[in-house]
Amino acid sequence: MAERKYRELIEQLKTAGLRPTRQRLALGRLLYGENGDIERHVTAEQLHAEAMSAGVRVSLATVYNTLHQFTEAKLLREVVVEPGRSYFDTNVDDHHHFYFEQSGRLQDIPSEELELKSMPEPPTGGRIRRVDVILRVDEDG
Amino acid sequence: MAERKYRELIEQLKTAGLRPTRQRLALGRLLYGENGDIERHVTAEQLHAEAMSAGVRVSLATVYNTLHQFTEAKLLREVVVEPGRSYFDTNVDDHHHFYFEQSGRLQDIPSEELELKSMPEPPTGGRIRRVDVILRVDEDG
DNA sequence: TCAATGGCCTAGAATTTTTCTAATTCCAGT
DNA sequence: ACTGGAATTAGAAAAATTCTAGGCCATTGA
Repeated sequence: MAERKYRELIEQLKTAGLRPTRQRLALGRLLYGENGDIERHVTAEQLHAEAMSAGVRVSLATVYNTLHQFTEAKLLREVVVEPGRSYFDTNVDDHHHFYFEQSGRLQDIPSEELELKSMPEPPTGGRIRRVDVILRVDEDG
Repeated sequence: MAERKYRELIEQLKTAGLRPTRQRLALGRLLYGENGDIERHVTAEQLHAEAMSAGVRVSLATVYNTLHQFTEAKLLREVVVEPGRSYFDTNVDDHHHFYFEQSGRLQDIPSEELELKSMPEPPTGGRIRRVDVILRVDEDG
């Protein structure tokens, strides 16, 4: 990971009130590092496995905690596609997703490519915090 | 539940290749019965509790199995709102949802009230099996 | 600089949600 | 009714997620 990105991550953590601990930096590096430009959709399990093979000793629980803290801090976005399968997306800009049911793969749809004609008002008067659109794609059958 | 609806349920089960067993009929009655017109969004846990207080002896596992079979048979639709929280919706027509994060409540949005401007093609060439839109509403904060 | 303090962080344990599979039940065809 | 065999049920196991006690690490004051 570029030195600049690394410093950036530390700053983002601090801003979010999260100490830049060894574990968080290691996971952050795995998430955004090396090829930090490409969109990533990882499960907690996958990231934990990555950490293991990278020689980073963290428990799965810490991976979950960290992913949720990152999500809270708007460094990640959580996408729930199926019961018992949620992904964390390194792309936090407004966008949507294709979900390929057979392979379990997720792919971003830029917000320009999928817009809503109109947005209904919440009946109870709250405000809409987020719009999640998932296009479920059947690749074979 | 009206006698007509009951017979209808039996027919739907048979058509789906599901035997009209005591448990399935009981759960079907709980889902569609009495006030079978109003939209319902139940979790497996909730339905199990209902069955219990109605004196129907089924295990939670059977409730899960039955809900998934009903979903497979297009008698229900599953909506995943959070990791570890999925609802089964008695409304199987095209429509979308408001999700109220504080209360955990789900509410239907008729498809006329929320339409997409355009539908992007799946890059891998499969076909879009379903479009899920969830508007996440924050009621207070 | 060093020790004490207190809040934050970690990960084992527990919980919750979901699925699997052996045993049972049920139905169709005698 | 009885039997064969597939379908169904639910206890047990697995998978996913969360909780919390204990440990660690900054910060402060000496």
